[in-house]
Amino acid sequence: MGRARTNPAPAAPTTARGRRTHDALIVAGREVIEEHGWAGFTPEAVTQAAGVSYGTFYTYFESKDDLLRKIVQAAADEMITASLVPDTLEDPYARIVEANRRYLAATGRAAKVLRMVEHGAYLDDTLRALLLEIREFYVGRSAEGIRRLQTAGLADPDLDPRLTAIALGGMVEQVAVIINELREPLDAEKMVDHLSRLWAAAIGLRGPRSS
Amino acid sequence: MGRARTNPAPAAPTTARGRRTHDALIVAGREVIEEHGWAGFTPEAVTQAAGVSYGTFYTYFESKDDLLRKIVQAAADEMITASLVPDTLEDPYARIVEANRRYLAATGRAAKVLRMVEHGAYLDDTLRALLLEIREFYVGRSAEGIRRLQTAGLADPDLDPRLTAIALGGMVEQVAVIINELREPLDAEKMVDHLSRLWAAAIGLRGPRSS
Amino acid sequence: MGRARTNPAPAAPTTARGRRTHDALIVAGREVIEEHGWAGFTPEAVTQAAGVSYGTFYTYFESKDDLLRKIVQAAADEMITASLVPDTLEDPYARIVEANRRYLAATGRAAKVLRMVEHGAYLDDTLRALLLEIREFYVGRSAEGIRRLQTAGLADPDLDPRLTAIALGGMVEQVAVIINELREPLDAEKMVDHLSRLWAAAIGLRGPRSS
Amino acid sequence: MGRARTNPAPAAPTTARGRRTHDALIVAGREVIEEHGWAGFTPEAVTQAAGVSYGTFYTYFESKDDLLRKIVQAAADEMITASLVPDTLEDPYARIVEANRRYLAATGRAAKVLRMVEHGAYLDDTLRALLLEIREFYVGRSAEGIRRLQTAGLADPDLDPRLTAIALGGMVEQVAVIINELREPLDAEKMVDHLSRLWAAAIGLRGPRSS
DNA sequence: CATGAATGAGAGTTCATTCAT
DNA sequence: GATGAATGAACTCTCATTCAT
Repeated sequence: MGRARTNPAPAAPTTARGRRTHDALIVAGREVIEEHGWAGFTPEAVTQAAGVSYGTFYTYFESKDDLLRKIVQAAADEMITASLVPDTLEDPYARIVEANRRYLAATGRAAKVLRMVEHGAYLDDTLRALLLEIREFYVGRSAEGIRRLQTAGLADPDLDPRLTAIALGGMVEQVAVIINELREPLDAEKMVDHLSRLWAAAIGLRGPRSS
Repeated sequence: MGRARTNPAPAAPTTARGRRTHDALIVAGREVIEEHGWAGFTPEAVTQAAGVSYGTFYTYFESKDDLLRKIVQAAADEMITASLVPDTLEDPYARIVEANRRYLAATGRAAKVLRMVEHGAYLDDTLRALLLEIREFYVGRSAEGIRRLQTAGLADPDLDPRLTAIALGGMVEQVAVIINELREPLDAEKMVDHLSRLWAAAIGLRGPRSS
Repeated sequence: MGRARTNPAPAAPTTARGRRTHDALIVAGREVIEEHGWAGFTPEAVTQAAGVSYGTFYTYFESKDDLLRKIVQAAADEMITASLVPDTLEDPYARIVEANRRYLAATGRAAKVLRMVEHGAYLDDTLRALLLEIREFYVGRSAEGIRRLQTAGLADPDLDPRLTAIALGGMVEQVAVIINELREPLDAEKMVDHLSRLWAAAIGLRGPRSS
Repeated sequence: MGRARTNPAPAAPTTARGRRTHDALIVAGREVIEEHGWAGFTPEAVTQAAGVSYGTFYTYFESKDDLLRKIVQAAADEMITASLVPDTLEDPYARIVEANRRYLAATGRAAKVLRMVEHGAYLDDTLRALLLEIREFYVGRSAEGIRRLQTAGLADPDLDPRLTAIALGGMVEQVAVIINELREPLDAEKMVDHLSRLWAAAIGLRGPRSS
């Protein structure tokens, strides 16, 4: 981490073959980090998993950290794409349910990668910025949703939207990690239901849910 | 070679001087891991921080992992001790506030250590067991509290106490980490208030809180 | 930590350059152990002797023990190949002389390596098995020869062939070590003559020798 | 081995208690080297086995090598004492039998120690001198015996007494090692008988043996 | 004298990165 | 561009020896 760069910055691959190898390394890197954790994430392991030679690594990536950043970027893009709740869904509670379902179901794997990588962020500014950016995306979006509900008189107006978003987002993230990483045997859909009810109750959501 | 003997299991120090050095190493180890993260946690760094020579490390600890486990154990004991809410406090909401205040205030530093160590648990069974045990302490205690409130008719009886405890505990833990590790500038007491309100609302706490 | 992966079992070198380095390390290792003994046999010494960098050692060998085993294997192969007495030599006494000559002359250097390594065998099962296998080769072959002479009425039929082979083999081995290791200034060919006469007399060899 | 001495040469113990500790360390050292081999022979292991504190080691011995030399000296004295065949035994063959029996039975354990120590002698002049002295004792005595038999017309006069002594002594030593160290399950008395017959036949012993 | 903590040079091993082919 | 051998600094751990108590 944070060592002086001495490598020629590898250019983006120009040939189709190059593109394939480049992508294969990102995919393989992600698999390695998921299966063998941080300590198993070595250029050698990655290149072996990708079926290319050791030296090829540095054809495409400046350093191990460089690959790591790209893996995180890819995981983040995937998470964010997968977690967009369509605007057509209007009922607030249904939106909460859908957001939680997507977070847990579609992004669990990516979330696991992010958590494994978190401590690496301690030393790498770029990585830390990336992770903060991802968190900000979720927090900002949630806060915005809460603010809208407050304006519409559907949620407790005393809550600070941002603090609330951080707390409830943390709740969902933590549960996602426990499900995906520590393998406490929890039924996902049941958790979605629970999380949604807790979330809704926490912000004092009023309306359709009233059942 | 050198397989003839395993590491001579270091006995507990018998002299006062030994005890001092032993404790100094645990303290130093904890500081190192807090300040420089997992990657900076080396026997060399720890002994330097403790002001003793390299070899002394192995006078007291079987291995780097051994010290790590002891640091985690100490952090866990500290957290658990600090977070016990006195029985004299009877009002349910006040208990929630107090529990959150203690978790955030008194245990933040320890929680940071635990989070830094989490990925190491990926490889070390003892460590993983320790972390699970700590989590179980909090989850079990929270679940019990929720169950009591349900029985007393003060909380939503439809909630699964354990799932709820995991989710809300995750919420508090995550916030504690964000405050202590990622240094989002959040006012602790304000967070305590918020978390408590969210927690109470989430479980549908009825009664005295109404103020 | 770092238990995630065991040493990546180094594959056999694929390029000519790799093969050269690999072989150079085995040769250098043998020289080091001959010249500086067990205590001087370090990866650093070996790589320096081979003119390569420290890390290269582990490109080709899993560990120091791994190289040691390969050195022993090579020495054993060499000894055994060099000590095969051609079947065309039929006279029993001449066969004894030839066997002794070959053992002393052709195998002394290898025998020295084996003796230096012997105490390492105390700890390494593979190594101990290898040494026993080598001893068994010599003992078995000698015992077989003695048995044949007994059947032909040329040797004392009361002797247990195996015990005799162990004892007389020990005699030759010990003399080989003294000549090669402890450098008692003994004339090799004179020793061959003596050993052969002692051996022949010991088993009561009758016939052509009587001259 | 062979490092510069920086220690105050420990004086011979003056008190009875000192003598006891000193001797206990030699005994313990010998046990350790027999049981755990060269690699297990550490001051720590020795002091533990002797039931004294670590530091006490250097009260009595200048260094590890110093103790080693004293162990070897003690083992050698023991061997030599135990292997003296009484002059009252006059029959040459009976003397051979008795010498072999004593060597195998009474000195096997000591011989094992010497063999384990042999490779240490590679670097330590004092030790090498000691071992050579021991060998010389046996070789010299055997050679003398052979010479006497030759003079008396009882043994093959063509044999060089010294070469013969080295060879036959090697035979017995090697068998002793195999019995004691490598644990080939051999019956000791049977080996004594065999070795004696081989020895007698090898030197062409004539006379009383004729049975 | 005895004790056991302290020392630090050195061993074996790993691995991110470079480089010759 | 791909290959895989080469590099060496850094890491964890050991142990003979010293020294304060």
